[in-house]
Amino acid sequence: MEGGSDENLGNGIGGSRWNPTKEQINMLESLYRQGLRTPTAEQIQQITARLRDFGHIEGKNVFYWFQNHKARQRQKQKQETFAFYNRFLHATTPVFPPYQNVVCSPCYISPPRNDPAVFYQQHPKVPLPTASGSFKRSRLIPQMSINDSSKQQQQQQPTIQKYNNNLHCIYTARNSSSHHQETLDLFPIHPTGILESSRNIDEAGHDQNEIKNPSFCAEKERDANNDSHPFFDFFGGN
Amino acid sequence: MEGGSDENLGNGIGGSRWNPTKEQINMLESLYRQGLRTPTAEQIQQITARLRDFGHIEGKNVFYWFQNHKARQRQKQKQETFAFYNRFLHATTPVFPPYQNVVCSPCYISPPRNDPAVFYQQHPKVPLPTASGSFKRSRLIPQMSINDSSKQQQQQQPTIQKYNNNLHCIYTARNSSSHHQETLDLFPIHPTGILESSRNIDEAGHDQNEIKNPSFCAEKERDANNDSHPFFDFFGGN
DNA sequence: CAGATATGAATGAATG
DNA sequence: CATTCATTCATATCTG
Repeated sequence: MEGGSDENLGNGIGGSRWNPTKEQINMLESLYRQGLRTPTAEQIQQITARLRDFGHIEGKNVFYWFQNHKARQRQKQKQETFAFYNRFLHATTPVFPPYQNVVCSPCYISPPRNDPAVFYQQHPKVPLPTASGSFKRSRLIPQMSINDSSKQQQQQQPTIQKYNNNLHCIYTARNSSSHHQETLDLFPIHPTGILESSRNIDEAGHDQNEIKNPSFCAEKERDANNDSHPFFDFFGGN
Repeated sequence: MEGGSDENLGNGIGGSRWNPTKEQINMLESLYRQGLRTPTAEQIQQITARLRDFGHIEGKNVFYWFQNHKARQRQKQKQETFAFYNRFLHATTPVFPPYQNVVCSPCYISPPRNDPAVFYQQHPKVPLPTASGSFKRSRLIPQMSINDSSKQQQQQQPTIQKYNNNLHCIYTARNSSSHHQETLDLFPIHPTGILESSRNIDEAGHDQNEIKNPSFCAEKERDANNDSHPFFDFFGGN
């Protein structure tokens, strides 16, 4: 897939873009599966620090990773939803809504809102009616009005500073990492099976036996928090 | 060029990539010639549905096709332009920019006043004037610490801020108006009205002086500084 | 078959 | 957060 190169830049020169290592990807995905979507600045820092053990990485990489991953995940999901409706409208085949096809998540099935894995998740129930008008999205997705949770979490209301505490935990065992196991434990990870990769982005070794992310059909999981998409999908083919 | 075979994969096995049929290519190119560059989700849907009659195809294929085609067209053009200027600088031959078969290649930076292909065209990002102070993105850019008056120095402009594009519009519309509607509309996809002018971002103009640094730039860390953290293991599960 | 080229696919990085 | 662009990887096809 995108690999090929085995070396992450690491060198300031050239300025090639970040090339995540497998471990980094794994950890990031793990966090994502646990519900983390839009890490705060602090979280980004922590994650970055943690991932740095596996190769050069900067905060912005983590930031972008989450942004992209989330967006693309959503696109996939939308696509399926859309495809579903398409079928529903066109064909007469009674199919079920696509949003239940939790293929690969080892053990996360997008549990209810109060899932343990939501530590990182920004689902603060805090009031904070900062429902400030959000941007205007003229193009796609005219909806989006429910998820104001995105903003509040950033504010880090002192009342919910529990999120800040995390910081400690992460920094705590920072230099004792020897195994991945340990590493993962630092994070909210808690899964029984170590995230053993839902994706094999190795270099050169194109293991064809795996999905390889045929693109937008690898893993799907509901956002669990918002995302009530209207269905306007991007890849509405299928 | 690969136009040789006309077999579409059809076989999900092996995970072969989509191999467009001639008809599909023709139609796609036609649409492209008509000015379509970045189809919206809806358009992708329609196109996909339409092209499916000629072989297996998914929305993402259409999406990628346009992405790639546009990019490569642009790249090609850039080269030509470059070559042109090279000649211009070296030789004294008064030649005009290479105007190849690319019917419409409105640069995406300068607004094509009346480009022929504007039906689908997504216009370039016009340098919108700062209309009025609008809301700032409070979301991103998690201010690292409001009450922390010690480490404010980290903000060093992120080395990102890369601006690669500006070479394109060099020769923007030297022939504008010479348009010709191609008459190739294989199938109408809202030929006229759809042009997503949705891109009217005229109101969102926040002062360009604003920091572009996406949050993550908070490369600093105040680690154990704050102390006083009670330390709850939010990560370790409830 | 090797090398070159064309192009599908994926994803990091921005931008607004 | 949606959208777009640049790059790179992977593979198909062509060519000699």
